[in-house]
Amino acid sequence: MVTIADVARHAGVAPSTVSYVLTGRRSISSATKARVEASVRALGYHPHAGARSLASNRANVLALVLPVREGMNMPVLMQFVVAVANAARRHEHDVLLVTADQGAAGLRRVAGSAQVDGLLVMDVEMHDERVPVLRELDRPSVLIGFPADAAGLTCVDLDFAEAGARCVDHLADLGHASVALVGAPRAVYQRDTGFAHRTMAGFSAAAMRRGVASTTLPTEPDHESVRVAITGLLDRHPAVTGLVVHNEAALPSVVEVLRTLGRKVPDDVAVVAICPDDLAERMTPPLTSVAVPAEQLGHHAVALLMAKLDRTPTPPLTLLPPRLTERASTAR
DNA sequence: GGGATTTAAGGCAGTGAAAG
DNA sequence: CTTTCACTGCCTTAAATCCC
Repeated sequence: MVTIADVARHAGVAPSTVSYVLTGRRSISSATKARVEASVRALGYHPHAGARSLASNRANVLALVLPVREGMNMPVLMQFVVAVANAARRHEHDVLLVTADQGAAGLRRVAGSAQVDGLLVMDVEMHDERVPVLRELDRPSVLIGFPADAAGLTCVDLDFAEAGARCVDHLADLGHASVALVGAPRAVYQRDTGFAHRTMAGFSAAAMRRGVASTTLPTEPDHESVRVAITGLLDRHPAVTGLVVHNEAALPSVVEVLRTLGRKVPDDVAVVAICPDDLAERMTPPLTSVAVPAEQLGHHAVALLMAKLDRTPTPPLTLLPPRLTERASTAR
């Protein structure tokens, strides 16, 4: 294995000089720097990660804590994972994906063993058992999502309450007087997951405010469940002419079921989705949607965590404002 | 004097030898 | 057999030194 000593010998300098060239923490003459860099390339040197973290007390690894649970939509989660990994890489960090460990034990393990410098935590519940642990840990953390009590934490999220409200406002503006929220699977609400809870609250409050009749139904994503749910909904509430769908996996089935029921979109039923833009654009017809900006959220979360690692003060809660894009599913 | 470079210490976990 | 202790690994960093 090529070590920093080999590079130093090859370049005719001290090991510490190589280190300073590599980290850029001290000024090095351009001639020396060029020689060292040439030696690094010539020998194919890569710093030994273990030794580096031993000496610097930095692992250059971030934990992405993402318990994979019932009712989660993998394609959307992957957008977050990719965004986080790419952003971390731009800050010279790698990502340790923590999925298997349930709750607090997993946090303690990766933080306590100095495997990671900081933690990004996803799928945050309103009363999340991991939150008190995060406050205790000696490693900084950023939550994508936020619990009921976010005191002392750094959180970033889409403003899902406002997202739910924007959907209702859009439908109300178009003259719809009765709307329904086709929500996440029941298990997601039972866990009291923050984003699902807030979307529903924002949806209901806006409907009340606008004097629009509203109903909500948690929905399992498989086609048959969607068929039963939508059919039942339109039977019980024949006046419903607007659907807000906050369930990416169910989205194709919702559109398909409406078609088989002979309900034209948007003429008979208007549909607004809360989902990533690419998904809304791919549907037939393309759906009006409030974007779930996975890329942006992931980047933002990493930037906040980097700031905390540098001991730069960070805002406790960053809520991205929802952006609604009109497409064919709600045309006037 | 001041920028460039080197020296030396030390970070943590594990290993093997010596001492008990 | 258990305990102790020096030492290794690879790197970073504060302090010391070099040299124009």
